[in-house]
Amino acid sequence: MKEVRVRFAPSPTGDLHIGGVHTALFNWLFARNQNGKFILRIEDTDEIRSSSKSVQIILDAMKWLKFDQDEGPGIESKYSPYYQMKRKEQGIYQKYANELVSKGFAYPCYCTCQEIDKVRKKSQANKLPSKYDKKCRYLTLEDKKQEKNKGKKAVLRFKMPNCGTTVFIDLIRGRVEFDNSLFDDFIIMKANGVPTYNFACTVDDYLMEITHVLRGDDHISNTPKQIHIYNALGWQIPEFAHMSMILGSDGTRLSKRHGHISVLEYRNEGYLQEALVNYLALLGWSTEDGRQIFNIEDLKRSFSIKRCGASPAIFDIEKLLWINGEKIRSKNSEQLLRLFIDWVRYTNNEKLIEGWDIKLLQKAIFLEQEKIKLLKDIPFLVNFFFIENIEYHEEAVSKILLSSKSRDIAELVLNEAIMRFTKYQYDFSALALEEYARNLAKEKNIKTGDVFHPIRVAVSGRTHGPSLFHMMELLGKDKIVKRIAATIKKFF
RNA sequence: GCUCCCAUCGUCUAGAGGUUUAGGACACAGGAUUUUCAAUCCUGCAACACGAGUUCAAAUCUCGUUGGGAGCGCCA
Repeated sequence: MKEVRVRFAPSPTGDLHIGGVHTALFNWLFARNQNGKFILRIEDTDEIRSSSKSVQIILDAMKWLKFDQDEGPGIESKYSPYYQMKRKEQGIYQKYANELVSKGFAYPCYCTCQEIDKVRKKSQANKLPSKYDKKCRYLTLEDKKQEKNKGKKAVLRFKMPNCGTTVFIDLIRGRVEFDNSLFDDFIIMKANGVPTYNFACTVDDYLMEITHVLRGDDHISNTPKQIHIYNALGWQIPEFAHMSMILGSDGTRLSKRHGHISVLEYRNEGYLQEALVNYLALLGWSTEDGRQIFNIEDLKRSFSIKRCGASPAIFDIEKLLWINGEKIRSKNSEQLLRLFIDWVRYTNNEKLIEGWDIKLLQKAIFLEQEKIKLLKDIPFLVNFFFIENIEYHEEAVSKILLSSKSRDIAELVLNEAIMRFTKYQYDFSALALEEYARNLAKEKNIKTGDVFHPIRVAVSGRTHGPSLFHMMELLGKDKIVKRIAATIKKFF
């Protein structure tokens, strides 16, 4: 059995977003599942739009997502380099372009963009497929010389067959068939000597011995073109698998308003790498048992192309959020603290937690754990543990402390509480505190809730938060007494 | 305009001719639990796009229609 070799081949022309990550993920999972190689190749042949900044984004994203590469930028191997422009400098594409010309599979074309535009528009107007008229295909040697003498630079076009069909077996979709007469003689080398996508991609996939081309279904119609290049050069054709694409919530192409933002934005928001990966794995892939939550090792073990679906999926941020919460809840308190600190550093939010005691922070996060959906929720959820003068939420004051119904009871409870807390040496454990509160309720013949709620507001300023007594235990006697006293002073 | 791809609850999906009153998950609604918010558990809501055909039998196979997506660049 030949070793599986797959690649993720993004073009560095902007942010890497969900669709790209989805493609990368499936390739990576397939490689890991098959004990094969995962290769990263940068397709930077668009000189105008490519940027080193975008390359860095891709590299950073791959690192965050933990898609480890067996080969790629920065790794030397018999297949390197992994940037197409570097490969171009080595004359790799020119060599095969020359071969195609000499074998009669490609020819120079001197037509201008304007001429071709006209031809295309005309055929579209005549309800024909929009394509180039292949004028230069039939140029004589003499014609070519003349054009050259005019100083015109030629592009190289590939001769597609005029008749017959091109068929390939897609691992996800089965048999896909195209009528050859529909195809253009597409350009393989631009006038500036840079290869175009279909050509560079094919040459590199061959040279890098890619066994499976796993990509988005927007590439289906490129496949026959590439197949003809493989055939012309006498190369073995790899397996093709076209995955379904991810659409926005209204079923149209994913755009910014659908959350189609740089994958690193998800990191900023406080999504966990494993949550994003888990969620994306569920788009266009499933297991028989309908399992939803996977860790990375599970995914590597169970992934298969056979269980990939062909229909497009709509990106659902609600489900991602749920998975993120699931992942967060599955952490122990050290792991969660670590994750949060990493997020703080990554987002340059150190100021948010300045002066906070790290041990107390860990415990506070633990108390709020089940409420956390995003790492960025944490500061708000726990900040009242650290702030000297707590902020009273308006609703808490009006409903719990000062409403005509609750006012007297709240005042009584708080006065009682501070009196006893100050006077007696209470054990400030959650258990003892709860016992105290329940006794007070019984003694004064008031509902437990009427005791608990004012205390909660007095010590946290909020109507909701963690388990009251665990929260108080963590706060400690001094803070509790201080805060209750301050509350009485302020409102009664 | 031409070509290709796709079509099961609002969303992600299971489903390979009879095991299906179409299963699971998110979301939503209700309930239980609880000092609050969550979390958890239980219940409910909710789908085979349409029309022909093949067959004893179709969500499943075929064709057509409709809808959606993609491609048709000296972009990748």
